[in-house]
Amino acid sequence: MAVKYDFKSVEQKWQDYWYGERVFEVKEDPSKPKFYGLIEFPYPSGAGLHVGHIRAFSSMEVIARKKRLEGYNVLFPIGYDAFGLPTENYAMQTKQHPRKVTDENIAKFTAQLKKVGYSFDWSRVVDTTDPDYYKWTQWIFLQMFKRGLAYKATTTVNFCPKCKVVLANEESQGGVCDRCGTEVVQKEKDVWFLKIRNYAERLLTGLEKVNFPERIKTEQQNWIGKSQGADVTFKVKVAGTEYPLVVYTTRPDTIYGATFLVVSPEHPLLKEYASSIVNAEEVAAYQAQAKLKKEFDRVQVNKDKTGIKVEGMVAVNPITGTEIPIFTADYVMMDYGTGAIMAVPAHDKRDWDFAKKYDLPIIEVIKSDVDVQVEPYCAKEGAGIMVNSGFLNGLTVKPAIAKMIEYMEKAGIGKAKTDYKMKDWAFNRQRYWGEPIPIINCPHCGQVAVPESELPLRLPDLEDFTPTDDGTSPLSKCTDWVNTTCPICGAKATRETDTMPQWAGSSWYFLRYESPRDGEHAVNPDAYAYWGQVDWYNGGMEHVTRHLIYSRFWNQFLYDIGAVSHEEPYLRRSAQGLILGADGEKMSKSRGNVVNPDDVVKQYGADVLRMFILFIGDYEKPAPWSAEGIKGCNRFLARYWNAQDLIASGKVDTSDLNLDALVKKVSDDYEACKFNTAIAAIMTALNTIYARGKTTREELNTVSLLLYPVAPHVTSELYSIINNGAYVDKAKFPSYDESKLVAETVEIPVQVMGKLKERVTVPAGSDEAAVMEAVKATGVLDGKTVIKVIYVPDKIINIVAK
RNA sequence: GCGGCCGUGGCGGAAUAGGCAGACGCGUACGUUUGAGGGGCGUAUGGGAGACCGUAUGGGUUCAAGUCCCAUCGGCCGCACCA
Repeated sequence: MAVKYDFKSVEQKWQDYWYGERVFEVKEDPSKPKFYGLIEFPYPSGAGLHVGHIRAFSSMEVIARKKRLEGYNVLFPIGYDAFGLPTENYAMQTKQHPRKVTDENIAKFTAQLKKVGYSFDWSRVVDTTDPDYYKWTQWIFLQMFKRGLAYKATTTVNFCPKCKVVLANEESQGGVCDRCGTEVVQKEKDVWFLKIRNYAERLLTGLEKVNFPERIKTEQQNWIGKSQGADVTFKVKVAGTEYPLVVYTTRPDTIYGATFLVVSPEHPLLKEYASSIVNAEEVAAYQAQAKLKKEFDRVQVNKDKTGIKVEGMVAVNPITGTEIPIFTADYVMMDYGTGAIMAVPAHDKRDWDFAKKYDLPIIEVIKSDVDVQVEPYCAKEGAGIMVNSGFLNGLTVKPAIAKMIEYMEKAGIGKAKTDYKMKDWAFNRQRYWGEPIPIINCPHCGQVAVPESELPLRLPDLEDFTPTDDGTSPLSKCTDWVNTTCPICGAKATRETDTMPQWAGSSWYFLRYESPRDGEHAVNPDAYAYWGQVDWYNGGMEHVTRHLIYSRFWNQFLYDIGAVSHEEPYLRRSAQGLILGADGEKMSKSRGNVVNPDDVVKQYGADVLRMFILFIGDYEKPAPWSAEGIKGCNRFLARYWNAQDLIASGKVDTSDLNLDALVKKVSDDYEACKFNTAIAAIMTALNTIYARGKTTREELNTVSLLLYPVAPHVTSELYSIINNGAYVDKAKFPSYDESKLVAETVEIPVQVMGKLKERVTVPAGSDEAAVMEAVKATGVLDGKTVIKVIYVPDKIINIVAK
C-alpha cells in the first residue's frame, strides 16, 4: 500500500528542486524551438495574491509545462507592475516610503507564487519601479518625444478630485474614476500626450495578423472607432465676412436635408465672433451651463436635447445655397470630428429630436415608408433611394455618398476624411510613485530632453509625497531636484515634475523579459532575434482597451525605430473569466466573499488549488467559487495517488481505455484553453482504471504526464516512485497514433423517424447495408415499410418508415 | 441608442462541422466499510407509474435542432449625445 499522500512535504520537496536547481531558467538555445508564454504581470498590492491571479496564471502554466515536455525552450517569465496609486496611498497612510512597501509586497507575492509551484523563470524578474528598468521606459518616452509623438498641450482633461490626478479616457470610462469610482470632473491643465492616434489605422490593420478572440478584436475596433466621412465647409455670414465653418459628417449624401447647423458650446466660432452674436448673453449663459453639466450630470444618459439659436449669424448650405440657422448645443462634442455638425433631422434621431423641440424644418431626402414629420428614418447604409436631392436623386445611399464627395472635392467645398474616436493618450500624473518624465523646461530652449546619458532620471527621495489639491505634483516640492540647468544652453531651468501613468511600465515589459539585465539596450537584439514575439499572452478582458492597445502601440513605435523587428507584439491572446464569490457576485472585501489562495493551499495543497481553478468551468467565462466543488479535485488526486497500488505484475487487458484518444483529447483541449474538459477526460480515464481494478506502469505514466501540467507536485512524486526515481519533467509528453483513435467496433444509435429506438454494435467502417442487417435483427422495423435510410458512417442511422 | 455574448438537471458545467442531451464534478438518497467520521468504497440520481415529455417562450427549416432561421421574454459585458 502506498503511504498516505502528504501534500505539504511533497510539494515542498519539488518546489525546493525546481527553484533550487533552477529548472525553469532558460537561455537562448538555437538547437531548440522557442516558445514564449506570457501572463500579465501582477500589481503587487498589499492584499497579496487573489484567486483571480491563480486562474489567470494557471492557463499559461499548463501550456508552459506541456511545451517543455514537448521539447520547446520555454520562456515563461514573471515580474511586477509596481508603480501606482494604491501603494502610494498605503505608504502615505502608514507613513512609510513606497519603495519599502513595494519591496515588502513583492516579497510576499514571490513567496505566494512559489507556494503554488508555478514554473516561472525567476532569474528574469522585472520590477517597473527599478531604476534599471524605468531607465528604458524613460528612454522610450524620449524617443517618442524626439519624433514629435510626445507633446504637451493645454486642454480640458478628466480629473479625479479624490485621487487628485489626471485620467486618460481609458481610465475614466463612464465618467467615473477607474480606481475609486468618484465622478470625474473636467479641468484645464497642461497635459503630456502620446500621439496614439497616429497609430490608429495600424492598430486596426494589425489585428488582422494576430490570433485574438473575436470579442477582443471587436472591442478594440470599437474603441478605435474608425468612421469614414467628409469634412464639409459651410460659409457663415457673420460681422460682414464669411467664416468657413467645417463640419464632419459620415453622410454627405444627405446634405440636401441639412436644415440647420449645430456647434459645440466650446466651438471657437462662438468665441471669435462673440461680439457679433445678438443674443450673446443667452449664449454665454448656455455655455456656462454646458460646462457645469459636464461636471455634474455626466451620469444622465439620453437626456433631453437642449440648445440655443445663435442670432446674428447664418450659414449657407454649400450645395443648395439656402441660408440655414446656427445653433449651439451640448449634444455636439468639441473633441470629436470638428465640433460642428450639419443637422439632417429627417434621418438622425438626435437632430430630429432637436428640430421638433425648436420647430425647425424637416426635409426628407431618403425615400421610405415612414413619415419623417412623425419619426426620423435612420437609414442603415444602402437602405433607401435619394429624393429631393438634386443630382443625387434616384441613387441608393452608397453611390450617393461617393458621388457627393467627388462633387465636393471638385468644387472645393469638402473632402473625404477618416476619423477615429480614440483620443491621444494623456500621459502625465501628478503623483510621486511613477517614472519621472525626463524633460527639462528651459526659459530659452523650451522643452528639452534629459540627455540619454543621464538616464535613469531617478525619483528623488521625498519626505512628503502627498498630492496637492490644485493638481501640481508632489515632486514640485523637491526644489533641489526640480532646479537644474538646461542641457542645451546651460541656463537655469526646471524639471518636469509630473510622472508617467502606471500604463507606461507595462507597455513594454514583455520585451524586457527577453534580456532583463542588459545595460546597453531596452531589448538586446540577439535575445530578441531568438525569443521574438510573444507566442501566447493570457490576461484579463478589463485590459483590452487599455494595456493591450497601449502595448501594441509601443511595440509598433519600437518597430518603427528599429528596436524590434515585428510590428505586432503578441501572436495569440486569450482571456480568462472572472472568479466570482460563492454567492455569484464579484469578490470584494465588503461582501465578505473573498477566497484567499493561501488558505486553499494550506487546506488542500497547491495541486488541488491549481486543478480546481481550471476545472471550475469554461475558462473564458466567469465562474463562482465553490468550497464544495474543490473537494472533488481533492478526491480525484487522492485516487490518482492510490492508483499506484493498482499496478499489476502480470498481463493487463487495457483495451477498455483508448490511450491514444485520451492523449489527443487532453492535448487538444489544453491548447484550446478547455482545461475543464481535459481534466474531465483524465477523470474518466481514472474511473475506467478503477472499474477495471488494475493498471500498468505504462498506462499510469501516460496519465501522469497528461496530468503533470495541472498538478505537477503529485505527478512528479508518483512518477518518481514508480520509475525508480526518474524525473517527470525530463520525460516526453505522450504522443498518439492517429490510426488508433477509432475503436474496432462502434455502437450505432438507431433512430426511427428521428427517435432513438435501439443501438447496434458493428465493426467500425461498416457500410449502410451491414448496419441495416443488424438493425433488422433487432426487430424495431417489424411490420414497418422502410421509406428512406440516412446513415452517417460510424455515427448514427435514421430510418424513415411507415 | 449602438456593438458583442448568453439562457441546458437541485448546483458548476459537457455536447468538434445539424447526428445518442445532461460527459466530468458537486450535492442528495440508500447500502457498505470503519472504533469513529464532515473519511473510504458501491449503487442510484432531468421529469413521468407508463407510452412518452424534456435545452427560456412561440413559430419555422430538416430524415434529424441545445446547435440553423424569424419573433418574444430574461440576463451579462463593452462603448455611449461619435455626427
